[in-house]
Amino acid sequence: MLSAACKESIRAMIYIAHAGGDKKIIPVKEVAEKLETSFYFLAKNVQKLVKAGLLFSYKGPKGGVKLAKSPEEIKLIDIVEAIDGLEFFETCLLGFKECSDEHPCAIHHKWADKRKAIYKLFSETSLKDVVEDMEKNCLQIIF
Amino acid sequence: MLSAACKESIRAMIYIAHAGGDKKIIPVKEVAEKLETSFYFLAKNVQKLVKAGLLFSYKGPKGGVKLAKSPEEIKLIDIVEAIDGLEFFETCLLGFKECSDEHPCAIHHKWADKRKAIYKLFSETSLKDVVEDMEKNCLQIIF
DNA sequence: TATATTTAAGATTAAGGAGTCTTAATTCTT
DNA sequence: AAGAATTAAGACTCCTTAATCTTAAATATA
Ligand code: SF4
Ligand code: SF4
Repeated sequence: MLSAACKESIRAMIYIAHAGGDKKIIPVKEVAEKLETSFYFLAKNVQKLVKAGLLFSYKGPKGGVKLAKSPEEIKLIDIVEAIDGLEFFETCLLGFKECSDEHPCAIHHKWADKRKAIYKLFSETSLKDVVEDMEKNCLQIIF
Repeated sequence: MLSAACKESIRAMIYIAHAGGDKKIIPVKEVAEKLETSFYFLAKNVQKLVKAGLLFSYKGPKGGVKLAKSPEEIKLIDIVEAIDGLEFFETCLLGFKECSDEHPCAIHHKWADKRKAIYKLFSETSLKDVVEDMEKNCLQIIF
């Protein structure tokens, strides 16, 4: 459902929120090392997050990125939208061309319910929620 | 969430169930024409459905495919499993490596709920359900 | 039996996304 | 001012999946 780039971006945002919040500047290189991933690939996705207004970036020595808003203002859906887009929440499950709410198939309404529930979950869950929870429960696993 | 091949396979199964059920043999060529899709691509996926035991196939003139079971016995999840596999229902949403039910992150349990609900929907919805509903509501759109 | 029709299977090509690299721009430090 | 560090941007390669083609196998029909 979420692309590899999107999952990694979420993990990156979690790390940035954890390590720097919207105060401290964190170099992308540090994030890549902590997440044990490719700097190049991560940097590409971070650029998108900057363009989407979720991160501020700073060049030069002591440069890096930090959250553009407070952790509770950044919802998971914002990251998903920036990297993967919202197509998942908008397209027909079965791929018919001209179906719509007016001509629903057997699965349409039920599927729409599930999709909405997921959208709601992503819209209601903030970086703060995730970070706080992970700091309690499973931080050592990731960082 | 579902690959293009999977969506098309579901549409194909709907057509086969509608036009032939588990009685009449339908040529794949006819299915491709009705769905306005590539015969080659569809034939590839149909092969998987045959191997998965969802379709019987018959070579030669008057050959084609028909459902291997009654429409109510074939669930959408069977088609998804045959084409895309069940990875979607088994993997971590955020892509962490070593997380588990024992070390759940903030979103784990909520996400697991949503995923289970979708799995349930796919497991409970049979081809018969979809076909009957579409025959009532929006058949003209597809066939 | 010969021919036409249809699926099976594998090879091939095309497209898109994942992942990497190179160069440019910016800015801190000396 | 010079050099080092860091992100920005675009080009590039690689891999997976989508899509197509070719040949083989099976079978109905004449
Ligand atoms: S009614 Fe069914 S086929 Fe039509 S758009 Fe909704 S899910 Fe898709
Ligand atoms: S706890 Fe969170 S990070 Fe861990 S497997 Fe579940 S969803 Fe993924």
